[in-house]
Amino acid sequence: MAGWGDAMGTTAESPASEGKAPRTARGERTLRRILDAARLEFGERGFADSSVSSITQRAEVALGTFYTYFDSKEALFAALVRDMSERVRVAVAPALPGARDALDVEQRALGAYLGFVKEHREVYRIIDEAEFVDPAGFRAHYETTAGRIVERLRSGAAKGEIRADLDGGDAFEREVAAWAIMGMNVFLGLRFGVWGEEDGAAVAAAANRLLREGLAR
Amino acid sequence: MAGWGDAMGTTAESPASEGKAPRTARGERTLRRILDAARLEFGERGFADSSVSSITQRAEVALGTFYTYFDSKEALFAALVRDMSERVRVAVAPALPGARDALDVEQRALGAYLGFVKEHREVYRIIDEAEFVDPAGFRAHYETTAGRIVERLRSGAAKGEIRADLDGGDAFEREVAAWAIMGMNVFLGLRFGVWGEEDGAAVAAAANRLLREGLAR
DNA sequence: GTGAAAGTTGAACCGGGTTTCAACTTATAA
DNA sequence: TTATAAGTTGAAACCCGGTTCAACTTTCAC
Repeated sequence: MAGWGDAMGTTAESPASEGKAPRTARGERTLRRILDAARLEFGERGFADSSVSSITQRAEVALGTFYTYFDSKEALFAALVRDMSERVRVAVAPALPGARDALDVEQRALGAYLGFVKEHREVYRIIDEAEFVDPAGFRAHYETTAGRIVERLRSGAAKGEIRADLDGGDAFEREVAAWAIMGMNVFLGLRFGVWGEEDGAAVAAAANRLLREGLAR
Repeated sequence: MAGWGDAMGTTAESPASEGKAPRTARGERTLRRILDAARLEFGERGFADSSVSSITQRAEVALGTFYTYFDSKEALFAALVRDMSERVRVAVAPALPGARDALDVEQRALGAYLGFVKEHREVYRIIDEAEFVDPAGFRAHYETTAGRIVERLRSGAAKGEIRADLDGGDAFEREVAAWAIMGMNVFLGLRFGVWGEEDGAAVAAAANRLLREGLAR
């Protein structure tokens, strides 16, 4: 369920539009029903084919209620993107502790991500569509995700577990590697999580061989 | 300009909707103006915020003319996706011959792709948005692109230039590697081509080190 | 040169979805 | 208990852009 009120990480503010946060337990419930309905609706039909009216029907609230919590359909989508971004983080993070080394961290991250995508294709779709509906949210999601990978690379290199040139002051090399890894993960998620039904662990293992040793013979 | 009447590769049919191909030189010109205007319009404003009317204004033809060549706004977008997919191929292909080895092929491919993206952000955008506007076209684009990479890996492995396990009957390993490479390229294109202004060659070189030797120290 | 086919035009039709709002109900605090 | 704030309702106003079409112009084969 991943409540937005949990500790640290990102903002703990309500997903509602500015100045429209619920002030009551009832309001809180209603807001959540709208968000849940919207996640399913946007995931199934995409932004354009989803209507505020169908979302409120699904949430079993009146059309007008929607505007108590959101300024517009776009604002709802943007709120959802923030929420989904956080869900991905929460789904992947717990899989990392206990890894043998920095490369194993990456394998676990990909494995967990693939499992999550398979279970929640809507989330994948919503984040992808954010590129057009909520560009700022889209960019924020990928920049913070890349930031986390950069941090993992730095710490792995510091421990001598991966190439030393990723440790020093060469931020560029790290940035490229992080975005490469992220792109790899996202596309494998599309191909083997959203479209295919292949075993996520096998995909993660194959990808990790690539990441570990490269392609050279 | 990459005409669609050129030899081999994909279908040589006109981008117009079924049964609406121009039969005259004049018609051909008009169709092309609409396609060019649409490419810019969709690239700048995205599908939802582009209107048929603004596209025809930009193309300097009447609104109704549009429907001589396309069944709908969606059909135009789909035609454009096929066209853009082909443009990417045509932009990258000529950079590959002359490479030292299979890894160098990949570096050149990425370098050329980054250069192209920087010059034509609209194309990147249109293909990305196809995930929602023309899912079949989107999928076709990435599956054929992945297919090309798979083929390069196979031939490189056969020549002994890259890991032998990518040569044999293990299609799965190849498929994963191809999608990983493609995802890497696309995301580097987004980060360093669409958003950033970094030198494409430097990015391609850094990414190629990753691909060649991996991350292990 | 001429007539049929191809292409062009833009006003008007049309439907659907977002957003507003004033009346109404429920919760809360004094 | 009661007054005030919070929340809910759904009909209707509002907006906008996709699509149609009948009249008109240009092209081209003969």
